[in-house]
Amino acid sequence: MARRVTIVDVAARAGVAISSASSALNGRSGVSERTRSRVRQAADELGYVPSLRARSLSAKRAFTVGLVVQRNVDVLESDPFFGAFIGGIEEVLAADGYALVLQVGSDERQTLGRYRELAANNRVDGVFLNELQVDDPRIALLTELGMPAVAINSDPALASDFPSARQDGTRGVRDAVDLLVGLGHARIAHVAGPEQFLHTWQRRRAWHDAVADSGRTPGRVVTGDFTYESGRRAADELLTGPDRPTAIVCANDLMAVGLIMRAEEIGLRVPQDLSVTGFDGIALATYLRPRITTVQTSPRALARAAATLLLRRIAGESVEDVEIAPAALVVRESTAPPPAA
Amino acid sequence: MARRVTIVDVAARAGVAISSASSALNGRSGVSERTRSRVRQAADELGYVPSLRARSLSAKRAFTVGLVVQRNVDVLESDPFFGAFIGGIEEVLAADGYALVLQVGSDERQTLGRYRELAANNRVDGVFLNELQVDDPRIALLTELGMPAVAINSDPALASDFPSARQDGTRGVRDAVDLLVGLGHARIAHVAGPEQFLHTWQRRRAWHDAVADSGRTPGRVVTGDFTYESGRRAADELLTGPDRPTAIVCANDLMAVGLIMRAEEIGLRVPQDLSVTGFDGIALATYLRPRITTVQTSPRALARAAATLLLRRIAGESVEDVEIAPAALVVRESTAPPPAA
DNA sequence: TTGAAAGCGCTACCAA
DNA sequence: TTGGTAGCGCTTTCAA
Repeated sequence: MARRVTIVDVAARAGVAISSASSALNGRSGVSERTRSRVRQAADELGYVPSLRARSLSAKRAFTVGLVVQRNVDVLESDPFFGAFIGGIEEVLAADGYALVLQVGSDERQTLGRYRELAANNRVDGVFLNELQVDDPRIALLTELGMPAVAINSDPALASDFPSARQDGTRGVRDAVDLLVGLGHARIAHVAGPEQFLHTWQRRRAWHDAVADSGRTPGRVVTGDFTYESGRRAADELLTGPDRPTAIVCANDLMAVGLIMRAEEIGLRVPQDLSVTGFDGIALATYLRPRITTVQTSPRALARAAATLLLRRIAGESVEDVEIAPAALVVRESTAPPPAA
Repeated sequence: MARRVTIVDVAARAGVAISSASSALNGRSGVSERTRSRVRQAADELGYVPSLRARSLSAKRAFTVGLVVQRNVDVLESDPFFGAFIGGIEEVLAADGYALVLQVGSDERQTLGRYRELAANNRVDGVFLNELQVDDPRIALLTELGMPAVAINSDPALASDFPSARQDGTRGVRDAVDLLVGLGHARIAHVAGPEQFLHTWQRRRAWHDAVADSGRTPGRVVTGDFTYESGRRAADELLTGPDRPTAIVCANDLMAVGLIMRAEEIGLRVPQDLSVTGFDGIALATYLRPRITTVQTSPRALARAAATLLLRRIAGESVEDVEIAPAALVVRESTAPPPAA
């Protein structure tokens, strides 16, 4: 096996000092154009590839960032956000020679442990703060660890020193409510996500305020957990009692699907007897009939923005929050005027 | 910021040489029990965490493995295999202090490039060879690069030096066919995956042979691409002509879903007019009505087996292929006797 | 069994 | 602008 080509070889071939070769290769200033080009050429000729390990050790950077997904492993399967989000991150990282380390924690304790490990090992130069929670313990931890991080969809109100990439979803939710109100609905309920998540409250508040602003009284709120099954349960809770809502705004598509399926089993037709809206814009929402009216988010673009932010932050630049185009309402077939009373 | 605790500090505190400390910490032989315990204690007291970077540089290992997913980024979203598989890998890696680097390639050229980079940078100690193709170019590449790898569901017939973790799916497909034959179906078609994939042929052959073994003539084969949309297209192709099949075995669940949806639009009821089976066992297959009869795979367990194999392989052990329990047929509501002729 | 020292390949500082 | 060199923190010979 041929010996690895090192920067020593390159410097020797170019007839310059190692330090000059290093500076030249890394595009640092203080190197004459002539030296730079000679070094470049020597590197090319030798097929030089810098050793990431040595660079890491000496530059004290890992050239890697981390994403820790906290999710019961079984539930990961049905999370469509995941794939698109990772694809977006990768697009940005790859261009900069960075790589993504992906970790999975099944509960909070484990997740925090993973962050600690990443930091202790210096395995990554920064991490994404995804799925923010109310009083998220990771914020204190990452601050304590001094780990650069970029939040995803953090709330502006959230006091944290971490920059954030955001996509507003509240406007889409408001549009959904306005659509329903415009169609004549008066009893509009909400199926929310778990109370611990920031986005649960963002969506819930948007629904609440929009209904209130229309002069109607916000309907019942049922708390689900973003799964299909919890959508079904929400249907049972909301649709079997008196004063049944004529429209339901769900905090994500998967619950909307579950809710619709269950509603139809109960004997309600969507959208004739009941209008339903979702949130996310997953492909599944277009597979079923009726296709679901939803708020279309852009996980990939959001991930791209977040990754860009993180790399800048790691490079030491001071960065501002970034906001991509808001998630827009996509009107499909799960919404219609309420049944004549 | 406190200076990092290094092995030098530990050695000093324990009153031994650095090399002894290293040997002691790494459980190597040739260290007296007394020295070992003193070093351990010193390390504990100081809260010593070895530097992954320095270890990497000197030990020439990255303590990281790679998974390159080749998929159009947009399609990644709806791949449920992905999440479960990664969860399984993570479970095993985490226990050994290894981490997973995840990369995404949108086409073959890019994917091969990612493998090359991983190797050139020594970013990983090994990789997973997922979604094997016929004459997969990655095999030659990884061999050339000398990169340890473990294949997922490779074909025994595939000549490759890489060990493989496998879950047999052919038995499940045969069981599906047998089920249909037992119900009285005579015209059983198949919706296959893209011809480039090994598992496409594994499933296709299983379907073909099972039908033939039953004394029936294998029906038509339509090639899809594992997407929902291609399932719909397959329905159009198979169900609109003469000699319509009464049962269709699909190479994955998503196509089965698309096919069923389209079939119902065309006016065929499933399972009364048409029986359909899937493959994978994704959650979605249980959301819809009828719930889909399918072959239930175990991506998480398969990933665990593959990761275990890879770590062993990296450690230099010679490893044999591993086969986990075969994917079993789960009979649900999308299969019934054919309509009376 | 223990210890000294030579790398691993690169960056960064400082002197020339 | 260039070059020499001291680390980065660990593993691994090789003597003692």
